[in-house]
Amino acid sequence: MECLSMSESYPPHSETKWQKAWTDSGAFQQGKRSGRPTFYCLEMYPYPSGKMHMGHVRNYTIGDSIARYRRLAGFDVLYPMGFDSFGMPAENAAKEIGAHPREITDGNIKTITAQLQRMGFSYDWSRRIMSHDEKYYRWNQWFFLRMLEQGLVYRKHAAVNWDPVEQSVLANEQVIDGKGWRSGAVVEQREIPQWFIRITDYAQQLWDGLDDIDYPEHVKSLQKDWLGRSEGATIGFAIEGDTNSVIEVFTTRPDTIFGVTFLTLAPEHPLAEKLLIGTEFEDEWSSLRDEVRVMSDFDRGMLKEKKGVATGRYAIHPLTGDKIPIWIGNFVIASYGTGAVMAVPAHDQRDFDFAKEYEIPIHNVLAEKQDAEVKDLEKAFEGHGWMINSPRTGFDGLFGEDAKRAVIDAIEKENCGKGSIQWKIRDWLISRQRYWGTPIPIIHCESCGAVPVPDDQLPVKLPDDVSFSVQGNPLESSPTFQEADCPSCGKASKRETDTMDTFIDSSWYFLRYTDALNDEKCFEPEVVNHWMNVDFYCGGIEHAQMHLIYSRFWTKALRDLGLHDIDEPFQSLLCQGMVTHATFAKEDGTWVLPTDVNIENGVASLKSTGEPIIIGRVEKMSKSKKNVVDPASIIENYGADTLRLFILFAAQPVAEMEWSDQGITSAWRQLNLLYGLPQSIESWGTDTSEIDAWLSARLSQRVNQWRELMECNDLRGAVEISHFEIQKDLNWYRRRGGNNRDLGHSFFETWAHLLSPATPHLAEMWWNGLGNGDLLAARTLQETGELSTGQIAVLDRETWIRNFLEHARRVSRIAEKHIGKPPNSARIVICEEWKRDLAIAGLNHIISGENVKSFAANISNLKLVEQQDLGQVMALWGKRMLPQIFKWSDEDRRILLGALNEAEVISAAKEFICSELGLSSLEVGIDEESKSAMPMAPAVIYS
RNA sequence: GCCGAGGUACCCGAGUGGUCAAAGGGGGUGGAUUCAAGCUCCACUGCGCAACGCUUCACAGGUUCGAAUCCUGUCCUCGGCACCA
Repeated sequence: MECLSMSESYPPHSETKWQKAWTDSGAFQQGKRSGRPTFYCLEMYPYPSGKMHMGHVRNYTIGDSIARYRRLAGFDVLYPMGFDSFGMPAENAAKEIGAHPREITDGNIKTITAQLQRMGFSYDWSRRIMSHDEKYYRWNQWFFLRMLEQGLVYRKHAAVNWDPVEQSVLANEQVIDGKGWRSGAVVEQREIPQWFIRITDYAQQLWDGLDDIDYPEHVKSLQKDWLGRSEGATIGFAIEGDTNSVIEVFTTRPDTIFGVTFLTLAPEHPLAEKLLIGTEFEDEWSSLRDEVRVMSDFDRGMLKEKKGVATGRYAIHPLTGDKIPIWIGNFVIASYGTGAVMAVPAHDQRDFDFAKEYEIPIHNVLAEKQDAEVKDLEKAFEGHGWMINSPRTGFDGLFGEDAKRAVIDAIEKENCGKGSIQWKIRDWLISRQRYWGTPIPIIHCESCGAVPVPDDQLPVKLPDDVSFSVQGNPLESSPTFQEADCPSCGKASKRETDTMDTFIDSSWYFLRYTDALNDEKCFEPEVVNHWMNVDFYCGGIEHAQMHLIYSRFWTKALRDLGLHDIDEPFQSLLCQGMVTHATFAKEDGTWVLPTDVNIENGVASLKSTGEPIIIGRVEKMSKSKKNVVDPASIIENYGADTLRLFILFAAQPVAEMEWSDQGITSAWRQLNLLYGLPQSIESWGTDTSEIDAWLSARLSQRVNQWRELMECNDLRGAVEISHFEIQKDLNWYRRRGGNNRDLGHSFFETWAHLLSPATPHLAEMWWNGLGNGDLLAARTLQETGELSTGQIAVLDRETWIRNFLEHARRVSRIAEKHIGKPPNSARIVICEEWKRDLAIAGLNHIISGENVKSFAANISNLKLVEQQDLGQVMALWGKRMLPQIFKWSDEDRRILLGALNEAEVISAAKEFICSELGLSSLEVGIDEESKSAMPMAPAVIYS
């Protein structure tokens, strides 16, 4: 039996004993348990850096509380953990220290696993996944081959984003502001053959799916930004003197078609060459093209100067037959839409500027206001308007969507275009010129081309005979890896040395977890269908675009390969907020760890030398700014449960959380207070009293409140109930004379369950200390059900007393000033019956849904008016009752409308009230002595 | 410029028409307990006051019997997108 004693403080080091007990009992392993609903709780698996940091701790504390709650609530919970262990940092470290990425990774995994276990997270470690395990990555290769068969994977010689620091290409999404997302290096454009996945085929599904999943609004908005859906029309313009070619343009504003005065092509547009070779404009065009070719899309976006080159050629307007000049523009992006734009200077500012610069006509075809006079434009009018100046009948006067529709109808009818949708998202470039990733299973044969590695030769393993001191891809340094025979013709060939983007690893690991030990298949369809989709997914907002889009895509792609039936991987997503901390710096600007700083009266100095320290902004904890707190030292000093309690109570899961040392000590204090509580019942007696019924009812009420909060992931609110409010309830019980040991025992047993999601070690210590031999973690908590009317009455009565005391105390403080000494006795005057009747009539009036204003008219018909002066009643209603009637809570209303007798309650609690107010005597009266007495608020006359 | 999230008391933070002078925590003040400190418990923590008043939830208006909450406008903070046709 655990030794619980009030004098002893919470023992952080015995937490490991319970961790071992959980592991030994297999409490967190799950399987198909018949009759239990499933719950899949998941956190984004981490990259195994050397140490667990506070961000991890927060993320997993949230997930663990949810998982533990669901187990308690009777679910079969899948809660696995693993490591996203492929990737650049290990390879870079290998280059630096001359080790192998595998050794570094395995070492890190060992360290961080021990730290995660020390936090008491309830993972089923038997399902652990590691991306760099060939048993895992072989399936990346297998999927790649299936997608290749489906035409979902293709190879293209393309200009791509090259990160000169990582020595590898990057996907579009991995280029932020023209820089590599990890290295921060300015990205260059290179032309190399690369592997792509056709994620664009799924753009519409990825867009539509957002309606069916429960993601935070800002994440949905981020994803929509990335997908970049534009609705409009693709329109073909014939070229004068060239019947074989058509210039296709995409526009979101078909309603401006009659305002087109020129076309602009991207410099790399295939037709540009055809139109310009051999013309006087050729040189100008080719230099513009060369200039633009080396720029990323981002740099093009940054172009200040809009440059154009005329072609001397004309296109034919499909609806009017007008001749319109064709230009080349440096701002047109070849890879978006069709790489050609119909330019409408009157209604697009960029075209307007261009037209002014090159003296191209501007045709105003949309009126800003209906029937307004049309003037020359000083700038483009880009809003929706009424069509005007249409050279064809049937268009003028149409507005907005109607106008667009009418134009699309016309071009469709005349076979020169159609309504269409364009996307900003591009195909996913997955080739990386790096070692520490999944080898792409392709063999390049001189005669057969790129040949897939046959399934029975999978996995293509990463070779060990590589050197990490070479420039470029270490895979190319392997003497054995590249040599392979062509699977098709048998000729000596070369293996592909690109590896896959590591986002592929994280795009399906959640599927693998469900059937993690399957050696035959990536997973059994029935098993995936049984568990998926993930009911609660928790991770950082930084993955809102890449990981969360790729995973959604991959899930749909595998579904279409017939591997499972799931449409969306994550039903509900929670992005936990950042953990922040003040930054500290020396005067020369070098960052200093918080633990090295002493703060007194807001002035900071370095502990070691006393030199002054500047307190900087509160920012996200980061190694580079050194504003970090190492979880390990907190666990060592205060235990995992203190850290968990602090994290859950300091802020809502989605909110930013500022680290505070005071917060930790305050959590520690509360934990210690709770720790000793069960022991205290040993000094209780066996008396039963009326307050016993209250404690039981209160606990049931608390359990219900707590469950409700846990159901909607309001962990902070739930912890407030389980770790603070119930303790105060217990105090009240004791204050009111409660002293029943048996009741206390069952009270603590139930309460222990509520403690367990947030502070599982403490909960087990309680459970054990109360004489139970089993593990709390393996138990479920039955639903309490709704409170009975009897229980509600008991609770209401006590609420009334508490409210009354609060009211009486307030009056007492003022009375004291008048009497000149603390009051010694009090007369409590309950309001007259008619006031109560009036209140009840008024309440019933508004409860029935009537407007409160109409009640005054009913007053003269009330029975109470027979005894009372109507004027007095009306005055009370207007002045005091009307404002008050809405201030009564549901509880108050119930009490008021119910059978509670105020005088009787006071009399029954007379002694208690006297001692609380420090009075020697108390009497209760119902008369007209005090006009101020109101229902629920008796007058208190002190003397 | 566009989109999204916000602005609540000394601090953190809950609160989306009346239960709000506004939960909870921290900090502060007073009291009880203690030889004492810590812990714990109780009370107070906008102003006024023998209750019924006044002022307050970024700012300014509006709707309503009633607004922290709804509407309009303004200011500010954070995040994302941005010559995407």
